[in-house]
Amino acid sequence: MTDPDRSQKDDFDLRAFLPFLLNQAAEESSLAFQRVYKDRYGMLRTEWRVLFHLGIYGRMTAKEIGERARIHKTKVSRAVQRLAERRFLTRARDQRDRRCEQLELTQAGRAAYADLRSVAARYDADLAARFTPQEAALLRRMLRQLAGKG
Amino acid sequence: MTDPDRSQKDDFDLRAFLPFLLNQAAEESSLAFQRVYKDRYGMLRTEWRVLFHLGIYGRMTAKEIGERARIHKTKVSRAVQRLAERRFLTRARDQRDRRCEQLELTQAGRAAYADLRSVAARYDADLAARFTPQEAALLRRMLRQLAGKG
DNA sequence: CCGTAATAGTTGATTTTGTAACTAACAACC
DNA sequence: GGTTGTTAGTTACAAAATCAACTATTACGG
Repeated sequence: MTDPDRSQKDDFDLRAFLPFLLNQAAEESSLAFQRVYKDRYGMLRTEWRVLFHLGIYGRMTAKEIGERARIHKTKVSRAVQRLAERRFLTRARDQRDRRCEQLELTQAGRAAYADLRSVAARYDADLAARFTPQEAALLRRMLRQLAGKG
Repeated sequence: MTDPDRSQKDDFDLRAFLPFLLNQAAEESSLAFQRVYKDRYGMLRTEWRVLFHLGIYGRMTAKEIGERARIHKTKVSRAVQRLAERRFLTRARDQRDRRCEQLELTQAGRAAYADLRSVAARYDADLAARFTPQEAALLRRMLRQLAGKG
């Protein structure tokens, strides 16, 4: 049983420490969405991100996805492999530069994206609804500021 | 090369999606602090959290730490093991309930905590300084709201 | 008390991640 | 046009997270 009134020996407030708080909020707020992409499509976190990048921006290379989403190239490589195995995307060697592959969603990939996208939009609206529109907008601005390579 | 003006095929804004944004902000804002506890004490994320809990609240059991920090018991168990090996904490079986162990920081553990605590405080102040005090306070409130089991 | 259920914590098997070394293709310089 | 350096992506191996099964102890119901 947790005792919320336990006397502290020290006054550092872990619950206010931003890296800790951000992690808790990120974890908690990802849970419900995670259940959807995991249970419904057997995807991992990196995989839905790759899927979304291709869904939003259209055809691009693994490198571009990695740069945009700040995902390490090995993670992108493995996510692309799994998505290709499950026929969510196709890989085509770029004839101008045969090191790269142009990735593109298949019909199934676009369908999965459309579905998850609508779930994500609803879910995001639910989260934002906990605040006033002004607060929610400020929250996003502050998070973007913290996320930016600073 | 990332082209920020790439035409979108779809207007979903991944960069505004809260779970994504929160994860990016959490990752980015943990990096610099991570380097300190990792390089200076060879600790992992779960380990500094356990250390901080014992430093702040004093002696407690693995279960209590898990509940407070929302860390799964296997993660706590392994973190405690490593911290005990490195002589940052001691484990003493509770005589009233011999299933539990009362964990307590050693001298070395308290020293490491004191050091990391001051780093954390400075680091947190730096992060908060990107905003006005009002904004920072609001940010913490909003994050706590998102982190809360709801 | 005795059997059953619950709890604290650990261990083992499997998955996922992270790091570094690797292959293949291109670029650029002399 | 061959050597050297760079880039895109993969693979191999080690570190870590996850999940389920396990041990030891306590709590409860009859």
